[in-house]
Amino acid sequence: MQKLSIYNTLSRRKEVFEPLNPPFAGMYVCGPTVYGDAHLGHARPAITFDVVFRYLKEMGYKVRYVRNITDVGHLENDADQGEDKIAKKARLEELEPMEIVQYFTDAYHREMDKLNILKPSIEPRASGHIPEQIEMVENILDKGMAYISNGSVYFDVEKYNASNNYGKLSGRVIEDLMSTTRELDGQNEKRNPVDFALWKKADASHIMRWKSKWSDGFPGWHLECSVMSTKYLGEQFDIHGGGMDLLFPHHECEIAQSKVANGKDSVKYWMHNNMITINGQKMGKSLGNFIRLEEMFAGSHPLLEKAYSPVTVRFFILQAHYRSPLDFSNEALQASEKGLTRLFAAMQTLEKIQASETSTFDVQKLKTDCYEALNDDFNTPILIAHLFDGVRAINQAATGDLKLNATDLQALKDLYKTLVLAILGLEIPQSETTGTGELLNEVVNLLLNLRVDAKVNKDFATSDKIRNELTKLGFEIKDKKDGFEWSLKS
RNA sequence: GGUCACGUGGCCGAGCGGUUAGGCACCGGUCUGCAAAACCGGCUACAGCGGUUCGAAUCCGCUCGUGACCUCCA
Repeated sequence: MQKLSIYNTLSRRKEVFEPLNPPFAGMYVCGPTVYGDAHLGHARPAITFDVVFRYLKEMGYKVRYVRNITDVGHLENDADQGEDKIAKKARLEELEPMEIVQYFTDAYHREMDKLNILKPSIEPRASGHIPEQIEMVENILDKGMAYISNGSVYFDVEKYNASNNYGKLSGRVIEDLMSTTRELDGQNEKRNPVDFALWKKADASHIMRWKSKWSDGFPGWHLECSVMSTKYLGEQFDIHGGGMDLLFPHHECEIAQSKVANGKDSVKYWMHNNMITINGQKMGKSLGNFIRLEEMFAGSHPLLEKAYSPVTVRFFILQAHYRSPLDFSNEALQASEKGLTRLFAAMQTLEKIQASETSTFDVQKLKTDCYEALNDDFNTPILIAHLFDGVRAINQAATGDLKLNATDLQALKDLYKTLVLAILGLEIPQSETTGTGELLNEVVNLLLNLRVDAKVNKDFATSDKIRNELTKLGFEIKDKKDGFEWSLKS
């Protein structure tokens, strides 16, 4: 089987994945800033890297997956000066900042669980790593790559760039950055507008603050990721992921900080997922198209025609490649929902197929195709396309138009279990006939048996009536040669 | 304004120089008392204009459109 290749943003090409210390693999992904509800934008990176995590484990690597919770500050870019998102929310709601953080962290976890996203190995919080962050600031100051200004500490980008390449990840050129920066009035603490904060002095109104030798303040946003990735994955690790919106400045700054602090480049493969749009528009609070995951699953947003289950959302996201933009619309979601139902139905059919003496279908070819897709930079849409080729084969096998011997049948079952359940993380909803109660089963069976009798007597008026009424109630009735099948639709 | 992506059939979405993507929808057909499901078949596109090439959705240029970022610390 050929090797896994990953598109590395750093080199802008696909590279064969070779971990630094096999069989171990380290992965760090930028998690949410917990100052608001989990929304659609959170789902994409979570699902993208969940599949990476699952596949690496499936390949046999011992993976440590670190995804942080940003619970320290970060100024609003468009709101009141000097106020950060969490502090502002806390003041408005008259709560402790950590109450806000706890509330939204719990909410985030709840939605991630619904999406069947595996928990990371470690989920560190920025607020729990203040001493380490202060240490890294000192380290960078000692190396002469930062300076103190009015109680804040800034990274000296120009100096760093003299011996390093600042902008190598995002493709920016420092001269351009300096020349395109707008003229800003206000605090001119920085030597150069391209410099970024490592430690920021808190003003009087700032309620999230920690003591340091420079000032009472808080760490610069970019710092937490450098610190926590180093702490839990080492000075060098394999994969760093996040959304494309984080490419610049966040990840660029991380590279610079870590390089200075650790004396070497810390990340081998940089992965970035693309963004989500809603009906072709970017998602934004002011545009009225900001959909929270809770609303998505309940169908309670005005733009939604119906509720979409978490597994549908997950499948929908996986039907596009993670590096392509993805547009959410009712039409597209419903198409995915139907396709997914068909996929799951085939998997249930697969369990009932009887083995033949011979095979007329190449299961190994299907398997190879599937893994080739996965190995080609996690190309889940291609993988899913192959899975649908298999669906056709399964259905043909069920009707006897295609044959599978015992070995191939088992191989096919294993393949779908591994790919669909373990790697793509798609869970078959348990609504079916099970879990609805024994009594209900018996009542429905009774009605359908009466219907069979009516059909035998050619009393089609009665048989149609039973079926139509049940359909109205949300049941799906399928006649079989030797009886019937029914299910309760969600 | 700058940098970087992207623009594919009714809708979504793969593709990265030559071969059917796939899903959904739609139209025929098989099966069925009629349905549903399933299967078979059909519809077969690549924003526009140039260029490179024996050959381009795929490479290059321009135009138009969309998106991300451009540090008053997401």
